[in-house]
Amino acid sequence: MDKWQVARLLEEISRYIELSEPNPFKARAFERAARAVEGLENDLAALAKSGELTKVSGIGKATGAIIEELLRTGTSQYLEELRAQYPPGIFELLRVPKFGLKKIAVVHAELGVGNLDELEAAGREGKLAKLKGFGAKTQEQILAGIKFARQRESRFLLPTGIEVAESVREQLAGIEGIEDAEIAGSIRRRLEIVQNVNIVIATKSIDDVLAAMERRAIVEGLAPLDERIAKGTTRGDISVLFHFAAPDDFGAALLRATGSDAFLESFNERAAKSDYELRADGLFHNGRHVKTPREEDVFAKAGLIFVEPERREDGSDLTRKKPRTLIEASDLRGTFHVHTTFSDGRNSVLEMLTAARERDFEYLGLSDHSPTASYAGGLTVERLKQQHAEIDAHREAVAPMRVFRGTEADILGDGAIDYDDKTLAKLDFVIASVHSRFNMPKDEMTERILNALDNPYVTFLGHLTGRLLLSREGYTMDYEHVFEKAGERGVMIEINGNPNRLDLDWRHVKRALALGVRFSINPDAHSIREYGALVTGTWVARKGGLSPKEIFNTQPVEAIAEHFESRKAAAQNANRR
DNA sequence: GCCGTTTTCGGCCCGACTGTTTTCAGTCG
Repeated sequence: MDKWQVARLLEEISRYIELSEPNPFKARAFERAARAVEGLENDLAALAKSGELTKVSGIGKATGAIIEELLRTGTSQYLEELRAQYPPGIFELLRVPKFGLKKIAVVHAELGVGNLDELEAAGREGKLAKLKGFGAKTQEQILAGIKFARQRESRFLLPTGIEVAESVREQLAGIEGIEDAEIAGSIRRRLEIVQNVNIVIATKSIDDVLAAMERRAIVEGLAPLDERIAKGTTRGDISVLFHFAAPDDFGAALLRATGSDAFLESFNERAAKSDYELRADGLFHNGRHVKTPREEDVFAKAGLIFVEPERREDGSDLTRKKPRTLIEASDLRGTFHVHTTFSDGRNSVLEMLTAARERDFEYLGLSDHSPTASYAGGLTVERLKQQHAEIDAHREAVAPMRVFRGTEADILGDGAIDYDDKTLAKLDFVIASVHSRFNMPKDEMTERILNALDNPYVTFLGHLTGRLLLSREGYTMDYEHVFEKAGERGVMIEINGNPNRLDLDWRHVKRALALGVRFSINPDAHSIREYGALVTGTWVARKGGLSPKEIFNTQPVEAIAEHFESRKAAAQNANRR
């Protein structure tokens, strides 16, 4: 059991305590212990063996003993006792928005509700409205929330989809008769939220392959839908569709299974002009079958330019004279928006820098939270100074990588930036982000963000809408005005690559670009692992049709430093006037 | 439950928002 698994179980204990104990601080203590375990630099097992667990801040006698027990036996007596007190589905209720552990405790104690179905039944019978602290509105909100949670049940984030699809594809590798297998569908198009996994299989013997897949139990409930498609499920409720094609039709099948419907419709409209037709059973010319072992063959035969899968949400790229040069993750020379343990990051300044250096970055910009984001440990001016000293002390160790000192400063309710100008002037860059008062009216929110963009120290606008995919809608604003102002003021809009955010939405890229906006692909990393968000961020940029030249952090370090310098000089001049 | 000390108890991150409330509790970020 590694430290991440231990942390998950400590979190589970914390949730049970919050259900059963009136003292909220006991639950928080277990939460803190989980964070402490995650943040350990040394091996957890070795630390436990040496008996020095309780020396870690946040781990005491009780939590220390539980961690040791978890490592030794894989579970904990205390956790098992807590689990026995509640139905197994109790925490699925957390998926209902604005329905937290306190309310869960009430419905469980008063009505014996232990899962979504029971909660829904209680709501329909009007029992929830009668509970103390509840009312008609709360009941209504809960019923709407259950619907919301159900809608999201069979949808999942892209990284989960990729992981599942890759794992299924790997299992297919050993099956005799499979000549090729590729992931298709919305996962191949890198859509941020996906509903199923599509895999295209090239084979001459569908029946034999199906039988082998059955024997190996690659998915559950494998059954043919028609002569070319079979369906199963994996990991509970993720549907997997297998599209079978003869090796000579693999290209056509891959194109069809990748979609989207709108793209395929447009493709066939254009192909028809030269008498080609893409059908479920392959590519045809004047009704005669054409061999297309590779996807590129289909485009070439039909006389159309190749369109990258990410750009196939509609047919617009088919009208282009030549293919786009889309950005690749390897084009990124460095990045910004990186947190450390100074605020709510899990890794220290040195760890984040070293990991960036190991990724061969030319530069890295650190940006912890500002004071108003107190829940995230935002930095006071004093703490910011300490961080600068620490950065300076490590510069040599990570050379030649260049380190830029920044902040992710809150955009306050009126659009002001959460540090005074004197402090901002000491920074290389400023990411301005909204972290509070999300449901302002549209006009007010637009005004707020426009005000922030007017601050000459602001370099980037962070996660444009604040959305959390599958859990929270972003705040609304007049995008047209915001993009226009950002373009005019030379403030870059961040493409936040955190897979839960992917914000800016790729659907907005085209318009923003037309209004003169430039972009930076940032990971919003709170740990070393989260540098991986640069890859997901790059997918967003590709879906938006961006090439390297439109992305700030494809530039060499000299250009970056010069940009920061000149903006700062302009800001100081503007202030003197 | 953990921490730290004004050393064995008292405080623990905090503000906005909402719905339930006549003064507060729960949720969320």
